[in-house]
Amino acid sequence: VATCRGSLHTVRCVIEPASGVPLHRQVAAALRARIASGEWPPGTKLPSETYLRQEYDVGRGTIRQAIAALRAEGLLEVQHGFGTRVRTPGRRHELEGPSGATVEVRMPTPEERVELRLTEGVPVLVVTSPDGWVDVYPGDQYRLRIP
Amino acid sequence: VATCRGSLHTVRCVIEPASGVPLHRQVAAALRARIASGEWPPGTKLPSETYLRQEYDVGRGTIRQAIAALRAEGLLEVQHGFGTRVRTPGRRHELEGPSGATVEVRMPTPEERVELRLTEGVPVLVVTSPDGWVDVYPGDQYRLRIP
DNA sequence: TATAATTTGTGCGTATGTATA
DNA sequence: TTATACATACGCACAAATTAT
Repeated sequence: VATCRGSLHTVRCVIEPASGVPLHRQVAAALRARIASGEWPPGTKLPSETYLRQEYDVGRGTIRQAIAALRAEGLLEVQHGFGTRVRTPGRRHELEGPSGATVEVRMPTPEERVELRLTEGVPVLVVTSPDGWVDVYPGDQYRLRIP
Repeated sequence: VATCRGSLHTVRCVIEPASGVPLHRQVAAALRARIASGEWPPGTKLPSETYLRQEYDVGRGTIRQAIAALRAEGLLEVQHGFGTRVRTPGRRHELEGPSGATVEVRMPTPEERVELRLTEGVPVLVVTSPDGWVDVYPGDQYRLRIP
């Protein structure tokens, strides 16, 4: 049983190996809670994998699995050689929906991820105009307004 | 160098350890190509991890990393003791955008994933009406029509 | 500029558990 | 029940990017 104290918030981080719940899910839930509670506000750099590994007393792979889950949710951002940060919600530009257009959502292809500089866990907005023109927008930077 | 032949298509699946490109990315690209080429149409069950491990001559973890990437893209669907299938694009219901509403996109929370029965790699449509009411839709089953 | 320390990425191995057929 | 297939969890070693010295 570990108690994780922030400057303002205290979150109980209990990892119970015998509970039947996979360890990496318990760790993911714990990290998610520490983010949601405000202990780690957007932009905060998380402790290193090595530190977290010791804090929760699990293998490094388990920590990485937990972090991978939160990356896929768009909660965390990882930079090689630097560390892991809580993702800051970007400003959403208003997007005026072209009349008669259809809007779909999906995850980007690897090419789109490079082109639009998308981090993990960020979907795309696909706007198809009546004339057949297709526009793809980063899902974390745009908000669509219905006229 | 391995040549992968389907009934109609032939895709060259070259995994080059010394190329500098991570193995799991090369495998992911190879699998993606076999899906895109039509060798594995939607609904097709992929060979087992053990089989793929031998075909590409890599560790099982490498195969799992590659498959995880394609799951995050919404291309593959995995069922625990059964196998891995190419995801079938669901029928998209037309959704009439409420006038004055705003639409945002993001990945679902774990709770939403359970509630909406979402598989990995499926984002959600968040529709906020002018009166403040918020609706969340599975991103793979809906298409928004702009009036 | 160069070196070292830190941190994440890659890749493999093993063992065991759980779901499905 | 048995066999197959994916899931979990640990360990190790080395590579690559970043930061600090």
